[in-house]
Amino acid sequence: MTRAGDLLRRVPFLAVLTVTDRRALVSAASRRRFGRGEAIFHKDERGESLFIIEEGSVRIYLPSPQGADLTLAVLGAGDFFGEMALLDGGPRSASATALRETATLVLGRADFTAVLQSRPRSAMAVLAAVAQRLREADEMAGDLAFLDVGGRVAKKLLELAAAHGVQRPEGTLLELPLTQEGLANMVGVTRESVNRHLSSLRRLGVIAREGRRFLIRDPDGLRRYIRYSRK
Amino acid sequence: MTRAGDLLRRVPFLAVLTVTDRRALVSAASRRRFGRGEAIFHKDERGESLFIIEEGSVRIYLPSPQGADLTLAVLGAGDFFGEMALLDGGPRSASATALRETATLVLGRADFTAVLQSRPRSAMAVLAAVAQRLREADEMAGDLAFLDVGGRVAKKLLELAAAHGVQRPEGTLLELPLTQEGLANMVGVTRESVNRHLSSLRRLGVIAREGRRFLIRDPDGLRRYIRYSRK
DNA sequence: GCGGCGCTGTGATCCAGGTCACAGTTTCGG
DNA sequence: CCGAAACTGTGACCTGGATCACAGCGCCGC
Repeated sequence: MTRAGDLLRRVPFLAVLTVTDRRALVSAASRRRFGRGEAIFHKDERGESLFIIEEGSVRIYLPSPQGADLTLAVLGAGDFFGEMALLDGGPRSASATALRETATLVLGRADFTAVLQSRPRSAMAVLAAVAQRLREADEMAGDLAFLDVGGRVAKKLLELAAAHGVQRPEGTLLELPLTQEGLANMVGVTRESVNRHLSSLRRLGVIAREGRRFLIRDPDGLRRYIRYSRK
Repeated sequence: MTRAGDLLRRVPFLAVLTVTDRRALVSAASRRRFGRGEAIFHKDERGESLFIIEEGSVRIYLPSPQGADLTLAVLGAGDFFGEMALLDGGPRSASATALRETATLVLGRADFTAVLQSRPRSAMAVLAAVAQRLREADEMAGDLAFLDVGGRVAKKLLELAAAHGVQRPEGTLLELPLTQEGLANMVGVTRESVNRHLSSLRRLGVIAREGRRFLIRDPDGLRRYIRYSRK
């Protein structure tokens, strides 16, 4: 368990504050815990708070009217979310649920806005973070438009490897345990399709299963599997 | 032709500045004109400038390796673009070309950053704009994942109507002349598919062609045409 | 005012991937 | 340690949309 101060120094827009400012902000904030699978907020609700993850992990997703939804991001300790509704005044643009027991620091609109207004560097850091997310969202749209299912699966595995991979002699092991359903929701396809492509990749010797996690034996194999087949 | 000052007051992050600040910024900026079809910048280039459209219109898009690309936005007078590379320091995340003769005001990184740092309200306005764009990008990803081609076409027509529609006794006329190819690039499908759905909508009496523009006779018909068929 | 080029409209074909339906296999709570 | 519930793996089938291939049409430039 990290001391709160240490963790907060890893949050970009808080890192640029002085220790005093940061302490003041933390004491203005409240704390909330969420159990595994618990909803944090739903798309289209009004939102008045920003969440900073102290411990745990959170899935941000667009619910589909037809059930299966699209996962936009999986966030962990040090990440923040829920800022959009605060920044542009709109409703929640996506839903958020805790993937496991999760502790958050909750900042109200007024406190958040106050920091941004009075600490330019903090505002710049948030700006950079939001720009980064916009970049990723655009890329996701591009992938949905240009890549076939196999390509999207392969690309997502590479991304996950970059984000949560651990080097092993036999290859890169994806820390986070991930079901095929979960992966399907990340690339916007059915579980069955994901399964078929994973099987095919396994047959090629590119990946392997290690309990509930993936082992990537041959990243280049994955890269080659990304075909811009569509249009 | 609008006076430059008037126009700039319509740019959110400049609107909050004092007249003096705004003048200073304008004199720091340079001007560039682009001809119809001319490229403004390409995805993956390094980018050091922000563009503000004084007159004309600009298409922002993701080029596809296979030719057909995905249009992310069509911007007009008073809109700005190219800010992302400045905010997060990454390369251009998309390409931009002028759709017709276009005049822009170009702001370098240093000047832009300086305003943001010294004018909190300006930074907040940019933050709101970027958040808004992120919202739209996420929605686009959702549409690509959840809607079939017909639904995407219908939804896009409604959006265009909201943005560029003019009320007429017979319905809403879309100002901007738009080819089927153009529409296809906005929804990430082939021109032929768009054609078939437009034909079908025309047969239903929901839309009609008026030269090179669309007339929307029955917006509710369009809304009903949006089926969350996929997953 | 006419020739051509860029649009529109549509048919024929094909196949990736969705849907449905199970059977086998892990995993985890009690 | 056992049974239910959740996950994985695959076959059969069907369909939306991509692809290819033209035939009109109309607008624009010379």
